[in-house]
Amino acid sequence: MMAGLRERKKAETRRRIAETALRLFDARGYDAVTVNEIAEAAGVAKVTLFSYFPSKEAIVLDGVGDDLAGVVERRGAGRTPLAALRAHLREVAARPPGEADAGELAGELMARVRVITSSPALLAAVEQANAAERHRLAAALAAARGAGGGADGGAALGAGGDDLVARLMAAQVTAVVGALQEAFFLRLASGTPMEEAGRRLTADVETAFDLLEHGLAAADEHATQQNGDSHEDGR
Amino acid sequence: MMAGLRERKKAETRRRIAETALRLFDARGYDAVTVNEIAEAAGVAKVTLFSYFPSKEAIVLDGVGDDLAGVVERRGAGRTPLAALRAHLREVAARPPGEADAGELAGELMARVRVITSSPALLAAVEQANAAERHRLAAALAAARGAGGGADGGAALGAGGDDLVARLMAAQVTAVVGALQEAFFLRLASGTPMEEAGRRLTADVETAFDLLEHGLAAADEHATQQNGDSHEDGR
DNA sequence: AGAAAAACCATACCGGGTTCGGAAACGAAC
DNA sequence: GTTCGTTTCCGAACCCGGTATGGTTTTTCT
Repeated sequence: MMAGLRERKKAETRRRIAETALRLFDARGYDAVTVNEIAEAAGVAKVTLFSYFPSKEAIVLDGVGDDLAGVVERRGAGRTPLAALRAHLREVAARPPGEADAGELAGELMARVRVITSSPALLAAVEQANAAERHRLAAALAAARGAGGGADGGAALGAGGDDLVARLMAAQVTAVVGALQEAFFLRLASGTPMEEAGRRLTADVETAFDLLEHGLAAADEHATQQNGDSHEDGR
Repeated sequence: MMAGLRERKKAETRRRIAETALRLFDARGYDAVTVNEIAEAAGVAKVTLFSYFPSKEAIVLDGVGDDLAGVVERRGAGRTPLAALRAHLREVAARPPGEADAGELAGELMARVRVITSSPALLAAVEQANAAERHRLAAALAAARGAGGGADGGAALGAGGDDLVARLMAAQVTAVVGALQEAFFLRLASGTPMEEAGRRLTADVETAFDLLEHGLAAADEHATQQNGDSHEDGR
């Protein structure tokens, strides 16, 4: 494989920066730590730090997120996008966390969760990443729908907008994935042990996709009002 | 009414800042205009500008967004949250734009749309606002569900998570509203006349809520694969 | 060994946003 | 109309994240 001293050093420096930053963030809060401090503590110059990570946020969020668009594009023949996504999410939920990026320790992951959940700026950044993923997913879904079975009944919906349906599907799917992430993180941050949280996540995936596939109507109608009981739906 | 000179001046200054900024952004692009320039052109100091608007983005995005959580909270008796939201969105779509904030000219609104859609930073900020709205909506939905008809069949879903279902509903609804906004803006920005865009939006609302209520399964199954035609769903 | 390439760094700079102490404008009272 | 408290405004300095510049060290190839 020929490791190559250069690349080894690079990898090590990158790791050192991320680790140092995480430690500082966890100890003193994300906003209270400046990039200068991180750079100094990690033994590099600020400009070098920014050659490894494009922004302060990226130091923490490196590798967070999921390639949903890729899942749709690489799905097996005869498989619907939604089914492929569901299967993928099942896998992700089932996979014991900690092996995300080769040698990630459980403690490090917990620290990351702690730091992220306690910083509005980082939560916003996660939101941003989700939005970006959503756009990619919308494109992938539009392609899948376009190259699909052909001009069948579904065209009644799809023909109208630019590709509104693809966008709506993408929006709902990424929203759901985001909510799952959020729920998982919040549980972890509030003390739920990892194993328990993982089990809950697995169940949540099913709940979420059932809701996605079969609609909100069922979940909605039992919450008509605090006193009224007659439910005339407004359609 | 008692105008009061002081408040009149304040309102006028605020308006002047916003107008000046919008004009500059539209002419030269959001990123190419500094807040110093805006302040100078508007005849105020930078610090004063930031006393009127909390950030550069807020100058453009002032008043953008919709109080979805309030709609749920203020819905009439015997009305399901989803129905209330649908009705509200129908109203918004039907209302001729331009009367959003008392004296907004149609040209100004178009300029705003142009500026927002052509700036990644502003689109990101819109995303952020949507996220904030989503959290409020989730809380409102959770309250509605909690105080709802009581312990019926739906508890099978709701009892498990913290309030996962409320979060999922909120996520999907705001995602859909965001997608509608986005589609509307993009059409406007790409030259579609206002009236036409409004009509399309009205139709889109129905499409979107049908999808929300009845699920993605119907829209999904006709896009099985680019070559395969047998569609066995993977559930 | 020596040269090309790549990584690193110090420094200065930019723009968004805040802090601070004082000056000016307003409103009300006399 | 003068006084006086309050609100608004402002200039200047500052902080922080991020970028541009140009030179120095380190690694790799020959």
